Amino acid sequence: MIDDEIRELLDRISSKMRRDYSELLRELNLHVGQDQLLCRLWSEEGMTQIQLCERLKCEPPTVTNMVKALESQGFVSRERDQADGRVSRVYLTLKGRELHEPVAHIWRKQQEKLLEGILPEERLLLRRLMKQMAENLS
Amino acid sequence: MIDDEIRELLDRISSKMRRDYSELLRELNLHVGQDQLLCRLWSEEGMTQIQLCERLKCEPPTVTNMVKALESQGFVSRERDQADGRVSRVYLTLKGRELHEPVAHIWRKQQEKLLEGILPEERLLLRRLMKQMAENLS
DNA sequence: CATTGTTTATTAGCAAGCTAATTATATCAA
DNA sequence: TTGATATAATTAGCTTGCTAATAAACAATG
Repeated sequence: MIDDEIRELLDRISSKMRRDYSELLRELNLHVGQDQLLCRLWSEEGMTQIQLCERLKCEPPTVTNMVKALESQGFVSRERDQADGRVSRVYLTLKGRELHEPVAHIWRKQQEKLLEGILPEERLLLRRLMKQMAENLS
Repeated sequence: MIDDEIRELLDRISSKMRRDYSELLRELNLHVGQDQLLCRLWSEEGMTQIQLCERLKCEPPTVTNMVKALESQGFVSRERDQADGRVSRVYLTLKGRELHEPVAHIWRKQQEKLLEGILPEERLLLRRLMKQMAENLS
């Protein structure tokens, strides 16, 4: 019964979070998920699409489509690798780099909202339990 | 930093859960999310699509599409309401009713996996914190 | 009773994410 | 060097989920 509720709550929280992000990101001309891809590039440019797949834990076609969309918006650019003609590397444009701050702001705002009224000790415990759950699934 | 991790963990857990469900439900010829719609009908048949929207917290076109898909698979049927010609009510077929047990089994299995190694007291606390988060977002 | 507004559902069209199938390049082995 | 195999990316086609626009039935108001 409790377990059932936890599963349902997880579902409710994550889908609401997704909706909220979707709405907030729209003002930056981003779709939900694209912020995650950009985030990887902010910490390491020139990643191959396969590397992005691994980091984002999604399938190659998803990355192909997202990169294509981000490229047409002028946030990233693609270049064929010199050494290996199969791989294409993804780079940020200036416009893409400039999104870092506004996106980080959205993240912070949403995090604060999510964790309101939860004490620091509770947050530590919550993180531990969620780490456990994440491990259980992988 | 902790808050950031919690947000990331939430994302990781929910997307992994979704993928796992997707895979498990495929064996029943269901897509992820369709189990949720069926679940509402298992507890109350003949719901209107607007009611389903409210329960599932999604938009009308989403329900239209899901019901259409479930109908073409023979899991539900639709009937125009006698009193109000605008509303269409959704009913389970025998085939749809028979899915209850196998789907419930998938849920139980996945819940157990998710919460492995987490003590009963911890589960109680986890539920409380997640309830808080769910409220914070709504 | 006709007009105006509201509610229910649908259609069109988009992106995320998937699987399956395909293309193109590399690599390895005979 | 050729032939088989592996890897990177793409395309096609699907469902979920969304928004915007539309259709259809009902309600209310003059």
